[in-house]
Amino acid sequence: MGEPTRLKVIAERLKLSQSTVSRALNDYQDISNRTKKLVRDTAKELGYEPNPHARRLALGKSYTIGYVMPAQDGQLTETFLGELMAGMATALALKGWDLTVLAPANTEEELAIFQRIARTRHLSGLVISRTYSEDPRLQILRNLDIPFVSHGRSNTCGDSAWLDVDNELAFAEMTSHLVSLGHKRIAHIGGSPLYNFARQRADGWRRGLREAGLEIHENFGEATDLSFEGGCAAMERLLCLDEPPTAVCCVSDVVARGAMQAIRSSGLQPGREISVIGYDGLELGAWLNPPLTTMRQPLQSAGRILADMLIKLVEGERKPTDSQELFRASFVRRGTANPPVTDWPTSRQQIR
Amino acid sequence: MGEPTRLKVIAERLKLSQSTVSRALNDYQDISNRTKKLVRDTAKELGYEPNPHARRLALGKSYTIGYVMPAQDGQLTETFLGELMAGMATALALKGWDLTVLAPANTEEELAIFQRIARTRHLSGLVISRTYSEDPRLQILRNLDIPFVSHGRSNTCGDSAWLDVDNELAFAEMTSHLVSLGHKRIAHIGGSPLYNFARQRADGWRRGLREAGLEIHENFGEATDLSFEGGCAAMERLLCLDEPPTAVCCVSDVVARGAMQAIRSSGLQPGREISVIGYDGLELGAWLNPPLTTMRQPLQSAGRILADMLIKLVEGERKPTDSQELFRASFVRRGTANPPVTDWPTSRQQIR
DNA sequence: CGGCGCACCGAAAGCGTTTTCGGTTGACAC
DNA sequence: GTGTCAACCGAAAACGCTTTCGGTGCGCCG
Repeated sequence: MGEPTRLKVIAERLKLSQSTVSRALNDYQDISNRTKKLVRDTAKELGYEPNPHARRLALGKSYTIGYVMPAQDGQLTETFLGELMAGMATALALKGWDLTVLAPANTEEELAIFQRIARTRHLSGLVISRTYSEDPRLQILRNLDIPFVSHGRSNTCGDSAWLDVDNELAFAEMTSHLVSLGHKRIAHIGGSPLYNFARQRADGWRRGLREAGLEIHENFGEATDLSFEGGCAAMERLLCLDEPPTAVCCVSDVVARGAMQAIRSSGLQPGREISVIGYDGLELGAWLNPPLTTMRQPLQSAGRILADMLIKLVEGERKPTDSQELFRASFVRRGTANPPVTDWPTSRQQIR
Repeated sequence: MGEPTRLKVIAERLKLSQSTVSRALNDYQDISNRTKKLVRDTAKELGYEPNPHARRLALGKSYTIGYVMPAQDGQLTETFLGELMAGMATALALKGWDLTVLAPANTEEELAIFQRIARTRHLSGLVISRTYSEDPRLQILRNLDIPFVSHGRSNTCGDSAWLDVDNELAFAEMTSHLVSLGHKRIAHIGGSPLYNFARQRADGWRRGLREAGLEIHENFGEATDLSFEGGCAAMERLLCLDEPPTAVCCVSDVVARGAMQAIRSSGLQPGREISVIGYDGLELGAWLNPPLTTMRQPLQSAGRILADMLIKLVEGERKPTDSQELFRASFVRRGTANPPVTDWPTSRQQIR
C-alpha cells in the first residue's frame, strides 16, 4: 500500500538534508545526539527501511551469499538440505544478509554460475557442500577470487575455509564401540572414495581397528553406491566370505538399511548375528525393527556457523585458513549394535 | 580478478554513448542493426554482465522472490524442501530471477518479515507452503499488497494464486482402489484438520467410500499427529474396535509407518490382515517390509510452476484467480495393499 | 578584536543502470 | 531552396543511497 518511505521524505519533514539523515542513521560522529535521536524517532515512526538495492549499489557490496545445492541427481531429497539452509538463513538474517539458492543441473552449469558471479559480483560469497576428495571447484573459486566456505573438506582445501564433521573420529568411535561390545570381525560398507566424507569414514574405520589392535582384513572394506541397493549388495558379498563379519559400520543410514535387508534375507537378524551401525541419524532409522543405531551431526548450527564464517571472510575480518572448524558427531544408540552372539553359526541354522 | 566490465568501458571503446550501448543491448528499435551487432559483440568479448543492483534500482524491480520455509518445528527435515526449492531456483534462473530463502522461527518473525518486504519491496513476491485450513497469512499478504502463491490451498484462497495437488481425488482413488481389492471396512488415519491438506485427504477418503456405496463409520476416521507415534497410537485405537478395519488410508508415509508398527505389534501383518496405504512416496517406504504402497506428487515441477506463476503475477501478466492449478498424485504400488484375507479373525489367532 | 578550532550540517558527486527528450544527419518531395 | 520526415544517436535526469568536501556559526584564546 503506497510508496515506501525514502530518505528524502524524512529529510523534508525534519527540514534537514538527506546526507544528514543518512549519517544520523548510520551513527556518524559529526551529527549531534539531538538530531540523531530526532531522525531515528521519525524514521521509526514512518517505518523507514533503506532500499537494499540502492544501498548495495552505493556501497558496492551485495550482502548476499549463495548456497550451491548438490548438483548430482538424487541428492535433492536429502534431509540435511532443509536444516542446513534454515540455519544459514537465520544466521544471515540476523545481520541483514540474504541467502539465495543456486541449483545447477550439472557441472557445466555450476561453472557457468561461478563465472557469472565473478563478473557481476552480485553474490559476495558461496557455500558449497558435498565436496569431493579431489574437488576442482575449490581451485576455480580461488582463481575467480570468490570467497567461499565448503561444507566438508577436500584434499586441496588446505588454505581455504571449511566446516566439517570429524568423520574419521566418528567412525573410529563407532568401530571401537563395536570392539568394546566384544566384536572382532568388523567390516565397513563405504561409498565411493571420490566423496571425501566416504574416504574419511573408511579411514576412521581402519583407525578404530588399528587402535584396538585388530587386524584389518581388506576384504572387510566394501565400497558401494550410496543407496539401499548398494548396501544390500555389499552386505551380500560380505556374507559370502568364509568368515563373515559380526558387525558392519555403514557410511550412511540408507546403506545400513540395505545391509539390514541383506542380513535378514540370508536368514539372520540385524543386531543379533550381525550388528549394524549407520550414519546420519535419520528419523526413519528409529522406525525400523530393530531400530538402527547411528550417529548424527548437527546441521542447523552447522548452517549458522557456515554463514558466519563466510560473512567474516567476505568482510575481510578473517583469513580462510583461520576459518576451519571441525564438528563432532554424536552417537544415537538404538537397537542394532549389540554384543556378538556366541553360538554363531549355530543360530544361523536355527533361524533358517 | 580485476574489475567487472561496465557499460562505460564498452562505450568508450566503441566511441559511443552509454545510453546507446544500453539501448543496443536491450534491443531498442532506434539503434541501427550495425551498431547493435557491434555492441553485442564487444559486450560478449569483454564478458559484460549488467550489474544487477544498478539495474534493479533503475527499474524499481527486484527480480527476486522469497520462499518461506515452514516455520513449525520438525518440518525442516521434510524431503520435499530440497526438491521444491531446486525446482523454483532453476525456473527462476532461466529468466534471470533469484530465489532467496526465508526461515522465520515462528509466526511473529514471519509477520515481521512480511512487514519488511512491504516496506522495502526488496522481494517482489513470495511462495508459501504448508498452508492451514484457515490461514491468516493469505489475508495479511493481500493487505500488504505482496504478490504470492501458496503451495497448497486454504479455505480463504478463493481469489489468490495457488498450486496444489488434488488431495481429495488422491484419497478418493486410494479408497476406491482398496474397494476394488475387495475391502469394505476402510479406515483413515488423518492429521489435524488445521492443515488444509489433512482435511482434504480426509474428505477424499469419505468421498471414496460414498462413491463405492459404503457406509462411513465415523470411528473409522482418526486424526492424529503427523508422526510415527501418532500413526501408531491411532492404529492401536482402530484395532480396539469391535470390528476393526481391514484397510487404512494414512495421511502420510510417516504416519503409515506408525500404523504398520501397531499392526505388527498386535500380531498381525501389514498388507495381509490389514492393508495400509501411505502418502508422499518417500523412498524409505520401499525399504520397509512389506514395502509401503503410497502415492507421490511431483515436486520439482511443482517448484518450477510455482516460480513461473509468481513471475507472471508480479509482472502483471496474469491475475491471481487465473493462477490456480491442480496437480494429480500418482500411485506407487508396492506391497501393503492387497485383497483382504478371508479367514480373519481366524488368522489373527494363528499368528498370536 | 582578529583569528583559530571545533561542532555540526548541506551541497554535490558517485555507484551503474535505464529512459526521456531532443538533436543531427541525410534523403526526398515540393 | 525550403520543408518534412525518418533514422539514428547523445546529453542528462532519474533510481535511492553513501560519502567526501566544504561551509557555516560559535566559543575561546591570545
